[in-house]
Amino acid sequence: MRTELPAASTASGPGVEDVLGLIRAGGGRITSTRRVLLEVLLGSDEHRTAEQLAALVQARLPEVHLSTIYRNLEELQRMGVLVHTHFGHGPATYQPAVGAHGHFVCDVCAATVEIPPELVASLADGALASSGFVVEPGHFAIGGRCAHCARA
Amino acid sequence: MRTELPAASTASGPGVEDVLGLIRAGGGRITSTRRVLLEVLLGSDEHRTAEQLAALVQARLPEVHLSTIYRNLEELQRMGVLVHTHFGHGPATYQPAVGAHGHFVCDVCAATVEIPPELVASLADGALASSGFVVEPGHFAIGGRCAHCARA
DNA sequence: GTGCTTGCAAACGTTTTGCAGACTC
DNA sequence: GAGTCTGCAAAACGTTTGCAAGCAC
Repeated sequence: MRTELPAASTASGPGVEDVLGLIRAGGGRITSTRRVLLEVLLGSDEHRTAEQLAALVQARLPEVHLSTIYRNLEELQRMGVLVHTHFGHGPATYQPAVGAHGHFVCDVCAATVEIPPELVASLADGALASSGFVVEPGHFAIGGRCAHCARA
Repeated sequence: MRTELPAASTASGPGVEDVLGLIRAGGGRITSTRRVLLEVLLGSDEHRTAEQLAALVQARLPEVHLSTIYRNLEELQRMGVLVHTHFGHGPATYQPAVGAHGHFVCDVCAATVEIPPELVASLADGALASSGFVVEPGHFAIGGRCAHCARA
């Protein structure tokens, strides 16, 4: 929104009230949509599409519109609370920024595998050394074939 | 289409006539659209969007429709002549399969950097060893910040 | 002539935008 | 009351599909 999350957040990430405080501090308003969206979003590390998030929020607030979800997701990403990832050709998925990690996604069966942190680290080190590029592996999944589909 | 490109193609990749021959061998017809599209596509290693390719073909065959381009691109990918890559949020880009490589793409300025082959290889080795995953790094670019934007 | 290929138009799924009214502060 | 946020509708975007006419073989 208008403020960034301080680096001093706890390792498990900010809570709902922390983020609401940030929103208020930045001149934003605390609405029930925002509170419920944050509860849904920060309550799990799962990747969810905007539509899934809308459904979860609508379970409690049926009037909430998908476009409102998109607008809030965008703000929360600007604040650094969330990140989104593209898996294959489907919709983007959203997750808390804390604990974000890289993924392999199978082009055949769409299975996802978390990339081991040491692999991410060596890729990031190599990228920095060779071209000065700072890798942020969370944003795009890396395609290929999972062990099962590669055998077939 | 209905046939796969033999592994014996030259290192610089098949020429227009080679691919047309394959199409014919698979029961397909040789149309002027296909010939021009292949000339445009195989004449350079650049990444081009379907729309750019359509414009290039239309310079010579003004009647060609974008959906025809998409249909032909799909067939050429099935034959293994082409691959497509997703950079950021925009449209997919297409390029000859020969010489395909991984890319870093800057989330800020959209610059792209070719990933050094040895980095790709070590990522692929690590993926295979840790999870049996066979990486195909061409399909998705890896996000981050280029050297210039990372400094800012 | 058979049947693959094309142009066109229309639909698709995801995401964005313009607007007037509703709400938070 | 000022200014932010929302629901709704509509558009934007890249891509896919159905169909009848057209073309390669």
